Amino acid sequence: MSVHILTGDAQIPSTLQRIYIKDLNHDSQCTDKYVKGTVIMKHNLIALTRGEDMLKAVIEEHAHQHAKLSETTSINVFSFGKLAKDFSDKINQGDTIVTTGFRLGMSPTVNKDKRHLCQIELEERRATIYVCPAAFSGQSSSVDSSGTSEHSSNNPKPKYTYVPLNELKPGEVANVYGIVTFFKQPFQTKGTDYCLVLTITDESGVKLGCSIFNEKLEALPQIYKIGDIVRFHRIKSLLFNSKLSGMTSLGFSALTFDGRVGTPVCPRTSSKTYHFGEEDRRIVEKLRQWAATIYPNLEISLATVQPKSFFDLTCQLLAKAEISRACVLLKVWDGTKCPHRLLKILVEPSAIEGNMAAIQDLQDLIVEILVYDNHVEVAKKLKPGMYLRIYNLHAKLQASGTKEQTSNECHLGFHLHGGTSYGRGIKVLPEDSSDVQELKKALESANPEDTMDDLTLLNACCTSAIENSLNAELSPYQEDPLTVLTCHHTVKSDLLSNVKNSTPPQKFHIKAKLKSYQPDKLYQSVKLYCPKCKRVQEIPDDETIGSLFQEALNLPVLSSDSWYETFLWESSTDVGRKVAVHFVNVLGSEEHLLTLVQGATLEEVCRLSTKFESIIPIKFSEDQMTLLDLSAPFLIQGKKWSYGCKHCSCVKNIGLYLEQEMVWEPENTAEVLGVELLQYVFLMKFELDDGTASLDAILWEDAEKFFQMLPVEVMVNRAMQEKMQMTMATLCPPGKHFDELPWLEFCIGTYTTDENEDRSVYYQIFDTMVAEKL
DNA sequence: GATTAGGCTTAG
Repeated sequence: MSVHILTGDAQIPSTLQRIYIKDLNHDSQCTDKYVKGTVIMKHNLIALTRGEDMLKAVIEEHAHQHAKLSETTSINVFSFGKLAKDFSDKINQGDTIVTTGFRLGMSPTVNKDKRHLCQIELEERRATIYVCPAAFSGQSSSVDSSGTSEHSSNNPKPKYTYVPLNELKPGEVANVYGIVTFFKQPFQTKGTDYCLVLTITDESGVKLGCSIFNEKLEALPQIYKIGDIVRFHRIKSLLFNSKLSGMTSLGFSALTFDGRVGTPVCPRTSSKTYHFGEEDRRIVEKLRQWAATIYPNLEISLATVQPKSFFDLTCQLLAKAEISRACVLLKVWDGTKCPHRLLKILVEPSAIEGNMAAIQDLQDLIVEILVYDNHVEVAKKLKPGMYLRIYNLHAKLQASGTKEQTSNECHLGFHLHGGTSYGRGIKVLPEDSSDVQELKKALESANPEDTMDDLTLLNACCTSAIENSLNAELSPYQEDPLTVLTCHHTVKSDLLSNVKNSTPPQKFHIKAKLKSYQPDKLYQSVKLYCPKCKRVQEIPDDETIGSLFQEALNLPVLSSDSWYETFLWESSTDVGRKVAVHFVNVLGSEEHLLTLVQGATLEEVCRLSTKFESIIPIKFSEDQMTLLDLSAPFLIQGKKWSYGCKHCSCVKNIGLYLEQEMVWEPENTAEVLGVELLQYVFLMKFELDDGTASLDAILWEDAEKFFQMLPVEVMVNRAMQEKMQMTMATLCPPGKHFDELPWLEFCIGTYTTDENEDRSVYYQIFDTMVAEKL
């Protein structure tokens, strides 16, 4: 057998049991046992007279809690043949070794060296040595004796080092933290990717211009504003125009944080898994403190905007209108009142898309923004209700052309000019961002309540007796709602009959009962979704996956290569079947370790997945390393299994890409394998009824928000499954008559799709979430 | 499989 270099004893085959050095005696049954100890002495390789090499070493066991002082914990170890040579080459004093397949002999030197009565003899044919080098164990001359699996978790080691921006060297790849001092909205390059251009700085004062590339727009770092903090892993420094600049390198990943002191330290990232510990939190807080001194809060609102200035505005879109091919009008508010005389743009009411009631209601608080040229495309996709940040908005004093506003009087107009200089652009902010949370508070407190009452009265006059009776029934729930609307509209709820008679696309608030929902087995509501081809599919069941592993069992198990360490063993269930485990990046830190498994059943892979963090099931086909059929997970991380799209993936000769040292996150692993990663999503159908009509609405794009859970969590976490079950049982109690069902509030959108020729209308639930108390 | 970009106000 041979010497294997490991990064932790989690990699020792689970079939082996530890035997402590004190318990060894010449009668010891040593099959399936291993001894673990630290090399405290290593002699030179010597050639025996029969031409074989031999090496003597001494290993010592770290005293464990039950050991008595008198017990011998060090023992002589003799290795022979090629193993002796390997021991000499690969193992150093201070390394921790685990050895199995050994033989015990009586030690002839026990009286002299006072070590163990026995000695361990390792022969090439039978013995295997696993080495955890001192550099990994973090221990030079002692090793834990706590069993086989807690080793690494008990010894957290720094995962990453961060280089100050003034210490970056051209050509090197490094990890950095920085504060964003400039950024442009991401754009499509002339190449294959999207690009985010930004500049960061840190306490060293050095500024680094960075170009971040990714073929997926949504995978680029999410920067909301100047002052945001970024953490970049594996950014490459390059000289450009004799200045250092940063660029994405292989395995690049990013986290982004709000840069303001006091806001939650909550990373934004497209990575599903990332490491973020106390040390990171400390760095972010420190950078925030520093940034606060050099970049004081310069947030400008409509109340504080200076004429003839450029500024960034966080606001909510209430309505929009296309003025021309190169110009769109946006009506927005931020809850503050602009003290200046404002320019009014005359638009045909029929051309306005948005909530007309809200526009009427809030007119003093609304400003109009003209958006030009390249921004028109973005503006057209915006929907009233969205929260926006508009960058480099120009507050311009100008003479008005309308009759009411005489030309000798100047009015303030807001323009988003064409081009992207100074980061000019529009970004839709997600609801959970702290900027939007703050904006919502401002909007709520600014919403004039008397106007609300007027609006309610106005609506009430027009509503039918049915709705009045609904409201009477609703009252107990209004104080204690089971669902909460997260959008900001001031309109009263509409009836489902009106919703059904409306022309799509539109958004409505409704109050209705959940009569039934599908699928009734809740775990089936988690599906796999391909963001590329938009297909939704069921998660393959264990039987299907099991049979794919079974098929691959018949293939020959191979083989060694220089970039991984192979461990072969015979299956305990099928005599003669070999299972191969190839460890990649054993010399790197634990998160870079990748385990390739070949010739194992699903059950065996599941067992391995309790020991090894990232497993890729592989097979060898036509001498190339490749994945199993893509109905099987391509990456197994504990209970979290990642799947690829059969239609959109183009699996490469994967052996060429797996040896790189990277953190094996589903996203970047999929990328190097040529796999189009499927996302876990919720998809449900709710049958809603308010007495005036009934309709089926899907819960899809906003489903995570609705449940405040991630689909992948529901897949792997029993508590989450129970929580979801309870939520549904509260919203739609089983066995109840319609009259007994609770009233619920929903925001639903109506739409048609281009695919269906009959233009039938679909309903989808948006901006609604279950109340926190559920 | 490399390449993409590499900031620095519209002119309505």
